[in-house]
Amino acid sequence: MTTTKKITISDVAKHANISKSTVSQYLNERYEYMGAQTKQRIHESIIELGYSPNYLARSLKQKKTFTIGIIVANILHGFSTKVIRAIEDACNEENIHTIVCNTDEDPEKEQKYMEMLQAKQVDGFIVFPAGENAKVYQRMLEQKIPLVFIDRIMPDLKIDTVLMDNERASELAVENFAKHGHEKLAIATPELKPYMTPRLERLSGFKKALQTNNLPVKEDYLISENLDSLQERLQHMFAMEDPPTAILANNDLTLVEMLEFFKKSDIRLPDDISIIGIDDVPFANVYHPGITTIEQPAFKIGKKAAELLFDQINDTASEPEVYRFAPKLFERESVKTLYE
Amino acid sequence: MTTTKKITISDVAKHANISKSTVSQYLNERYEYMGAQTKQRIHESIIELGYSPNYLARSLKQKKTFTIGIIVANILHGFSTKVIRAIEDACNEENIHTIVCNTDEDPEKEQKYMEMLQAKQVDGFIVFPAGENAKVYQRMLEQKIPLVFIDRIMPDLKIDTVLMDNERASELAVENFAKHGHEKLAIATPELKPYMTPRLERLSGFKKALQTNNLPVKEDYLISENLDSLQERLQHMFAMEDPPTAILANNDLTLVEMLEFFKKSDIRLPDDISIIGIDDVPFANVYHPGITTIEQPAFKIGKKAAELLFDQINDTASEPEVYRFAPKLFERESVKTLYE
DNA sequence: CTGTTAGCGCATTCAA
DNA sequence: TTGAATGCGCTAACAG
Repeated sequence: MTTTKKITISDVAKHANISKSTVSQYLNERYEYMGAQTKQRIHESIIELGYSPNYLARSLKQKKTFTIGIIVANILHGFSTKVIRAIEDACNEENIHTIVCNTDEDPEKEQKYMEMLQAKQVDGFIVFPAGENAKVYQRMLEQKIPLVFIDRIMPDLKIDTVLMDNERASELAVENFAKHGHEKLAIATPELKPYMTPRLERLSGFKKALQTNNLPVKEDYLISENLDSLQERLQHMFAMEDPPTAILANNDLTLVEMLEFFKKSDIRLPDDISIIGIDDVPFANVYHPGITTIEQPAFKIGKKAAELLFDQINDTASEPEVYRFAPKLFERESVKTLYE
Repeated sequence: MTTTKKITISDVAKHANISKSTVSQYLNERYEYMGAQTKQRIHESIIELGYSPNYLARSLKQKKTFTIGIIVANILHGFSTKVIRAIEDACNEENIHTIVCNTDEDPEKEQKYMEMLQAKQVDGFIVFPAGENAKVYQRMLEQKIPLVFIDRIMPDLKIDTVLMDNERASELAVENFAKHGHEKLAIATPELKPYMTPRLERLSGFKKALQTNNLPVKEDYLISENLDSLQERLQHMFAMEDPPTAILANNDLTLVEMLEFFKKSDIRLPDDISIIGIDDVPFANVYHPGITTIEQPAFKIGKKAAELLFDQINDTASEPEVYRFAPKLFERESVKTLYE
């Protein structure tokens, strides 16, 4: 066995009796002007010494780390996980690694992460922006650091952004409810904040679709509430004289909260209430009844974001744009047909 | 605005009219022998120039990157995601970043990732081993590269390993079934492979617990089958003359598959069959009936793994050991009381 | 208290 | 076709 000492490129050069630069060429597969036996000798020396290159040194020289940063609110959220997986798959093909950081929606944490990753010289960022950090993004733009946003639009920034067509998602839900004869439609979303594009758009899309379908927009049916007080709010709504017959859950967490409420309150699906959830959930199929869901094209979104970032990194990018991907409705049994 | 050129430490030094090394000391907070106004001047120069340090160069010199690698089969699996999150939280406190790679259980991919991350000089690895790469791990051991395993035990390797007490998990399930009067207990697990510690131990723990509780071990009730043919296999079992009254799902995926089968076959929970699932699932509460589950202490596992790795990195580690964490049973409504 | 010097491991001119 | 020299940006002795 070789000693514990780190083998460098000059050790290999010495061993093969040639110069460092030739070895370097070999490593970078520039075989063009290299003698066949030189090549052979280098190859042998490398395995004999158990040499493995130090990419750090290489990156320092080349100013490229083949590493990107992904900044996300919380890796535990299903949508984020899927998007990240898609990004990693795309990166894998380009031999790029990803460093992912959880901000928990904390702008300061986000900023700290971005700065540290910049210090580590990552080649670019894909971020689910926490909002409120516009100046940081702005500076990155000026420094021409490759950057792609996912899921949330920062209106004043010219940055590639990819997300689902959220308005279309609510529209799909409304259309499906309407098709089954529902007219009293409700929606429940977590607390709205200005930069939370998906929630905002899903709500506005819901209202628009109501109008398009000549359905009444009833303010009492529009719930936006923190998850921990959502059940209470639902309780009020279903205690009303004229409760809705159908409700859209704005995301997976909302859906689970709603289901818990219905279970506790003995409100039966789909007889007492029809339901559609935005976001895929693993139990949609096996629930009683199967839950009609609208899936986000998470993999497409992740893939596209990666591609856009690669374009920026390789300097082949076009003007920044917002890319929207279509949602898809999976009809199951949670919407009752009213035959009205 | 400053030009697009990269500001380095010598620019700062020049600007502040002192030497690079003093600036370097400032950056590393070695203020001890530094004049107050020197400090002040450096500080001003830094913000004036908009300097941000290049950690790559620093890492090259210090032989430490403050980055670790996490090798996992698939980030989409709930358990992995939670463990990773816990690791990242622990890393965050030490200002360490994580690069995570998905192997999809492919040993070659795993090896490639580990080699590339070594080339990037990561300070250590936390891996969910895919098995079959014993020689790679062995080499890492010899090179004294900090390494911690999660979830799977490689018996011939002296490496810190942290996982749930899997046998105890099955035991908890058996005890709960027994408490409710069940005697005909089945288990379903995905295909067994030699290095898949959790599945193996959960099965062996199940059998042991059966004996401890003086319950019969019936081979027909022990299903180990790929997910895509599991339903078929269940069909056979429930078509038997004397089917089980209770069944343990070895993990979350198995549980979902089972629930789908029961739904399709109109086998009612918990009247026709009682069920417990190992692994937390987001719908355990809201399902009808609520599913009794046994949760893996994913956060504890991740945290411990990170701590062990830090110890190795800081050279404060003790002998490699296997650490097991207790599972926890959450009783809900999916186990019927038989009063036999 | 601060500056000088010498690398870390590699890639890249430019000569030979 | 190969080798010598230079520097990426930073840290770490060691002087002064």
